[in-house]
Amino acid sequence: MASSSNGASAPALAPAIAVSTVIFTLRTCETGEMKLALALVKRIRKPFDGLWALPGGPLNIFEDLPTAAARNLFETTALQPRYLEQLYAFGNLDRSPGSHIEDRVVSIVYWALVGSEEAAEAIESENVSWFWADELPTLAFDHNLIVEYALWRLRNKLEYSRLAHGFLGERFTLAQLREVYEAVLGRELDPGNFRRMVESNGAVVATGERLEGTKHRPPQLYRYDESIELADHGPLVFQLSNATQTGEKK
Amino acid sequence: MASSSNGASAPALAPAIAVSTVIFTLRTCETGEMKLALALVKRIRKPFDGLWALPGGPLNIFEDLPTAAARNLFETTALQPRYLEQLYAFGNLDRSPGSHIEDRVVSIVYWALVGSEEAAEAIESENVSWFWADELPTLAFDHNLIVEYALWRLRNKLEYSRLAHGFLGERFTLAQLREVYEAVLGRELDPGNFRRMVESNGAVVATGERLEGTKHRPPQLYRYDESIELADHGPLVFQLSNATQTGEKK
DNA sequence: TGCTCTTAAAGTCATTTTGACTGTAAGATA
DNA sequence: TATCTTACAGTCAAAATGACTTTAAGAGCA
Repeated sequence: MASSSNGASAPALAPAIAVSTVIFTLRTCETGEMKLALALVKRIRKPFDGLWALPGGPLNIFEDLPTAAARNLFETTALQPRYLEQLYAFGNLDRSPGSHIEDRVVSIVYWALVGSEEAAEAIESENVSWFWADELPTLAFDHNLIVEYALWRLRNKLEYSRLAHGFLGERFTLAQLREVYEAVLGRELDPGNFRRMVESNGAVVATGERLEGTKHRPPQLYRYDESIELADHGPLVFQLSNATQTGEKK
Repeated sequence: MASSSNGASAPALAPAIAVSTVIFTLRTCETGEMKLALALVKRIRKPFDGLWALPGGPLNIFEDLPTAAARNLFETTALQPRYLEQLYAFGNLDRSPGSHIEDRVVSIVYWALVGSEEAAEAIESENVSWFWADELPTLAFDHNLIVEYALWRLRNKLEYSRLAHGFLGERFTLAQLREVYEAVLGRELDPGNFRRMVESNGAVVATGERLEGTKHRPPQLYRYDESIELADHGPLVFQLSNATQTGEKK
């Protein structure tokens, strides 16, 4: 960027840019509990043909990075992300073994959360499928490493932000919220302490309504305080929220 | 990445990739206290000509991302980074106002720490200079935002990692370590509590030696426990440590 | 109506962590 | 020897945390 390359006569050999997305959701597994899942696509081309991979594609010259991520999220799952954040740029020379250097691709990877309800109706085909985050097959390229890193970021961020909102609907009970935390963190949490934690940080407010029709004491319905950001991005908030809006067509 | 572009006949219009680096160090200011500083270069070309900017340049096709970052760090300051980490990929369409879309550049930005002692002898010229992190001029492109984000990440990470090591020599006193923390965080810390914090997390060990020649009680010299990583990158540790080594020519 | 089952929601308690502060030790300097 | 400065150790109360108990409020059923 310090030197933009116009005026440079020769079309110099340059790495290409691709954007990929790790798409997370929560799904109910056989045993009835929520588990973290992610969307993968089956490759139908030369490098790693037949293996599963993260959805992605080349970055269009007129397309913002988060827009590209939201677009390929939509193209693979027909969903809009509830949350979208840049993960990392992967550019190692050896990430596509056997390829020529001229075909080098730097992948800018995003990670996204989609709501459980929406995800249940997301398209699924022979070439697009959900996988449990803890039971992944061997993926194409360095995608196993990428997913591992995305999981690490998700788990870390959950602890000090409102990320769980990305999985839930507008209104939810504390038990549902806790279930999200338990699914992502992979361990059980004490209901009492969880309530205290959630109430003290103030990001969640009681609506006064209760969830009726349960076969036990009806729980309070809560909602997130909209005035509080979904996650702390420091000075990048505008850029990111802008991006998410671009992805959402509502 | 899902589709590598060889075989695609037309040399499609694609964004270029640049790598830039936010280079931090600590310097002693007029009042004698340590302050955070960063290295900037003056632009001598069309967009934003004359303004200060982050050092950076186009990504070479045969060059790893961190290698490119370490290289342009070396080219501007003649220094090796003590610490080098990817910050973010900036790719907004409007980050170089007035430029044509064909000249679009996506910048993958790294941030680096260099030791105070080395930085003192770093090259400085009419076009390369150190600036106090809290007194920056208006920078080219979106570089003010980038620096702000880098500062935010540095301050956040300091609290739960060994980052201060990046500024210090092999051996140091707890007062020096605390001074680094105070400079980065921009506030004073209680010496007693700081000692307790540092000793309890175990990343720092006493050497038994003492710093002689002070005009008061000689303080213990400490060193970092080498078996503990400089910072927690989750699953990316190998990639990153690999990268830093590539940058260091020792 | 009264009993039981289940989960919501509030409360208890001991341990750990944190911030503010005090006291003592060990050198240099006058 | 007195004093100054900083290293380093210790105290204490408030806050946070983890494990646990108690009570409330519904549904279902005899």
